[in-house]
This record gives sequence, structure tokens and C-alpha cells, in this order.
Amino acid sequence: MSAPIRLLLADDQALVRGALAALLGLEADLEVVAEVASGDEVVPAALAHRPDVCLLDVEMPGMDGIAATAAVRVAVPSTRVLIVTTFGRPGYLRRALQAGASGFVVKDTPAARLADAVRRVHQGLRVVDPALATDSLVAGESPLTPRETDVLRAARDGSSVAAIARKLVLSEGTVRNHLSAAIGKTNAGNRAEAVLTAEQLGWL
Amino acid sequence: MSAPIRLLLADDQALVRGALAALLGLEADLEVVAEVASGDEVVPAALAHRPDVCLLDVEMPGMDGIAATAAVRVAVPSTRVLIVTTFGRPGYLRRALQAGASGFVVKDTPAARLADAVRRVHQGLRVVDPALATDSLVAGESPLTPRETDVLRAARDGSSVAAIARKLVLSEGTVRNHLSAAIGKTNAGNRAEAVLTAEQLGWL
DNA sequence: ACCGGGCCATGACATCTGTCATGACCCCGG
DNA sequence: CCGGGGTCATGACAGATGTCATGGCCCGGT
Repeated sequence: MSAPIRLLLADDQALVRGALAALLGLEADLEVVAEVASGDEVVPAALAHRPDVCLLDVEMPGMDGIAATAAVRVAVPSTRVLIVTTFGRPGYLRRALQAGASGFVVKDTPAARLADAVRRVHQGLRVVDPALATDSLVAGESPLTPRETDVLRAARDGSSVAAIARKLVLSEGTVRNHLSAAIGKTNAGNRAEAVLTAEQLGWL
Repeated sequence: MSAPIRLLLADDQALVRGALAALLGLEADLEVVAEVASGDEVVPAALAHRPDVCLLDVEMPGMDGIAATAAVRVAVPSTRVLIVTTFGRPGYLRRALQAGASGFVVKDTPAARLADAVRRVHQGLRVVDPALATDSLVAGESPLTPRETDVLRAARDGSSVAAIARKLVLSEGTVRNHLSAAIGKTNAGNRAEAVLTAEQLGWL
């Protein structure tokens, strides 16, 4: 048999990270050579250990999994990336693939299939949940302009118009306009709904 | 050596569930005898397999981990419960302990410590993250009345006052009153903030 | 029997929000 | 060079939201 596939694991939850390492470590042809807890550590670790495949979570402190994917692709082009995430947000899939990920697996897929996904990615194949792929097509790319995205993002914590205006250094009227546009584009009835659906679609 | 500690695993994410099983399966004195994906399956599985310890996630479809804890305690009193969850919401801890849980572990604790936690719980000891315990004391119990909780919960999806009133069969004025009270008790400035902080404190 | 507290409702009020029309500025592509 | 689109701003308006005072109902504790 050839040399084992070398893996890098990135997930902010230590327990999940360790558990995934245990799961993958059971496979004879897989070897976890590095574990990190944040997106910022991914590139240094990849440079140091030269893994064949990186398993990255999307939600992480610091640089998120999408950004980390792009960073790894330029720093260590030989390494392939498999996104392993909790949320099957349509936007995540598209952005992950655009960033250069080879695969996208949701955390509620059967554990037995993960090792296969890793092997396929290592062989240069794409691994994508088919149901998610269709969702992604339906949802389409984010129609929000950069500024609208900023404003909506700033509205996530329940800030008032005035607070958002201060944070982004805008007039209150402008904030209201951007919000109104975002509400329209998300088919929402108000700010809170717009935030919810935009988040669900992975537009934020 | 005595017989291994028999475990039941409940987590809605198959990958995490399988990974935890792999992690715990590495320990010679631990044995995973059942895995379920929802809170509703916990009691039947516990009755069927009579595990020594149940590891339950809080966020699950159907019955949540807290309710499942209480249900297991009455159905199979000899079984002890260890809550393993993503979110260290202060309210979760208190409610879990009140429901009869013996331990409470957050998913970003080191993987190596999980097996120890299981063993301690099995011995009848309590396992609680000390930092979380103090948070729990600081946050205190939810000051929200049952009805205020209902209304705030109904407001989570960004519903308007009118929609909430319809859903709970109340007048709009009453809904506004309850919301106003909840906003006051959470020191929030508006509905969205109130929802956020109440969620963070585990009051919903 | 009385009081307090949760619950429901009403009406009134000030404020916040969402919408729309309009106009300015900048930049890019035809 | 002109047009379109994104950005920022203003002003005005209707409707939603948050607050407050008030009153009735029911229940449990004193």
C-alpha cells in the first residue's frame, strides 16, 4: 500500500476536533498530522506539515473556513480542501467552491462516509452533497450589494438604525435605504426577517 | 478489570455522533451500546440497552436534551446523564442540573477530558465546567414570566406584533406589553436585542 | 377577607422603521 | 463622452413599535 493520506483538521470545538481525529485515525490509510482551532492557524500549519487534505470547518474564530480555503490554495497548492461544516447554507457551498475547495460535507452525513469523502478529494475528485448542490442553484448568488451586506451584518445584533449609522459612519437615512433594499431583496417584511433569511442563505 | 461502562450517545449530527463514538471507543473501559439522533429516541433506547451513562446534546430535533434528561431519569433511574453541548448558555446548565443531569461539558473542552468526565459521572460525581458554573450564578434564573417567554420565543423569527398576536391568540396590545416587559428585563433596547440576550442566557 | 402578582385588554402617545422620490457624486464600460 | 449602477444624502409620510396608565380577572398566600 502507498503512504497514508496526511490530514490537517481545523475546527474550533476541541471535542469535535479530537473526535474527528479519532474517527479518521481508525482508517489505516489516513493519518492526522495536524490539528488547529482557528482559521488563522491553518496556513502556518499547512506550510509546516504539508498535508494532502485539509478538513476545515466554516464557522471558526479569526479567518473563517472559506477564507482559509483560499489562503491554503495559494500557500500550498498541492493541498486539497474538504469543507466540513454544521450548516448547509447554499451560499457557503458556492463560496467554498469558488475559493478552491474540492469538497463540501455537512456534519449530519453518516460518519462512515467521511473517510470516503477524504479519499475521493485526495484523488482529485469533487465531493458535494447533491441535495445541497440543488439548493445552491435555487438560491443563487447573493443579490446584495457590498454596502447592503455591511448594513445587514451590522443589524444582526439588534442594533438600531442610529447605532448602525454610527458604526458605519453613515447618515441614518442612508442606513434606512440600504436596509429597505435588503429587506426587499430577501422578500422579508422587516429587518429581523431579512437578517434571518440572509443568514440562512449564506449571504452574510 | 470490571465490566466496561456502557454508553448511549445522542446528537443530531451524525458525523459528530460517530466521531464521539470513535473517540470513546478507543478507551478500553468504555463501550458505546447505542446511538440516537433525536431526543425522542433517547428513552426507548435507554430502556432497551440500559446504559450506565447517557451523553446528550442539548440542541436536538424533537425533545431537547434537557427534557430528555428528565425523561431518562424517571424511566431508567440507574442511568446517569452527561450533557455534551455546543453552547455554554448559563440557563442550560441550571436547567440541566434541575432536570437531573450529573454533568455538563461544553464541546470546546479538550477531547482527552471527555472520557474522564464520563468515568466521574459513572462514579456518581458531578462534572461541571467551573467557569460556566460561575456564569450561571451571575446570570441567575430567568426573570421572564411564562407568557413573556412565549411571546419572546414567538418573536425569534422576526414576526411582527400582529403575527405573534395571531399565533398566540392575543390582542396586539397585550403582545406589545409582554414584549415591553421582556425588553426591560433583558436590559435591551428593542425586541431583537431582547431575543439575542435571552437566547444567550438560555432563557428561551 | 385581603393583597400581590401574573395575565389580558384598551387607549393614547412618542418614537422608530420602512418606503418613496429625488438628487448628487464617483467609477466603469460601451 | 455618455449611461448605468452603486453609494450617500435629504425630506416626507404611513405604519409599526415601545411605553405608560388604567382596569378587570383569576389565583395563591397571609
